[in-house]
Amino acid sequence: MPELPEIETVKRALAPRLTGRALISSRARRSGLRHPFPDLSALHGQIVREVRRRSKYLLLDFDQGTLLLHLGMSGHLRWMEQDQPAGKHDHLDLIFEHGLLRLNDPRRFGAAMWQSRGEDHPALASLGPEPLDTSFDAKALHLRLRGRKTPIKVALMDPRVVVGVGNIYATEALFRSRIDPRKPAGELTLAQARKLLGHVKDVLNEGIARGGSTLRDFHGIEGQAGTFVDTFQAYGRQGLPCPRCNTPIQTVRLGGRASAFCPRCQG
DNA sequence: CATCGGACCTGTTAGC
DNA sequence: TGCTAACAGGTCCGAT
Repeated sequence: MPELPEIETVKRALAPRLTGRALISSRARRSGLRHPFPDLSALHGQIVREVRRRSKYLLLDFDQGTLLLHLGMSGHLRWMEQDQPAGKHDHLDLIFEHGLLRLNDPRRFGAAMWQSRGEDHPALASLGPEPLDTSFDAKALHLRLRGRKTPIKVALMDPRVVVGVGNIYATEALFRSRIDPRKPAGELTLAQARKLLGHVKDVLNEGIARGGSTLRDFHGIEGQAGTFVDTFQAYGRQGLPCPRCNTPIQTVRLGGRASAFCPRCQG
């Protein structure tokens, strides 16, 4: 799933529901996913103070610390007011006084981790800037790309450069910017970095406004599909005509990921 | 340090 | 129809 807009969608839906509410209990149906689940029993009866997002992590703040949730490649969270029988790949339930949050993740690349108050969890420690922070500007991006020979698409998806941008949003931002995804990152001019960052912010904001992108697994917490998929111009469109020039969209593998682009207008 | 390949998982689809 | 291989939204680790 789940890139920044999908996690932000979940965060915005959950914040008003969970803030100030007490976690009553929890249920784990396996010992963990990518990492072992933390023991949450000390949190039972504790109040969610804030719901935040950092990179692709959803953060639930308690007085004692923060619960980090990651949806990996195929995860989603579902809010239900009444308990329902668990289905396949329903791994973890957080039970509140007024409902239940259930984590489902077929491929099990997701995670639930604990960070005690005052600690800096290793998963968050080395993350780069948030792309939607106003302080992250073209100069900052250009500086972070300097000297790198790796393809710009790979650099854009590197969370040490900037967080939250996965395959879908990187592909779409590069298409809109008319930049070849194979171009060495360090060769972008400041003007190109400015254009690219503008489009990164645009696709992320549009993604959030549309409730994310639902390819298969991702859904909002009430089960809704995200409709940013309806705006895809390059992602998943191999062989179909470029919306700008009608040249067939091509795919190359960069950093092990399929990368769709227009060979004519992304020079 | 930067870069690359592979690993972690299951499910779906394309191709034979 | 049935089998197999390739591929999928994301990290993370070890080798070079």
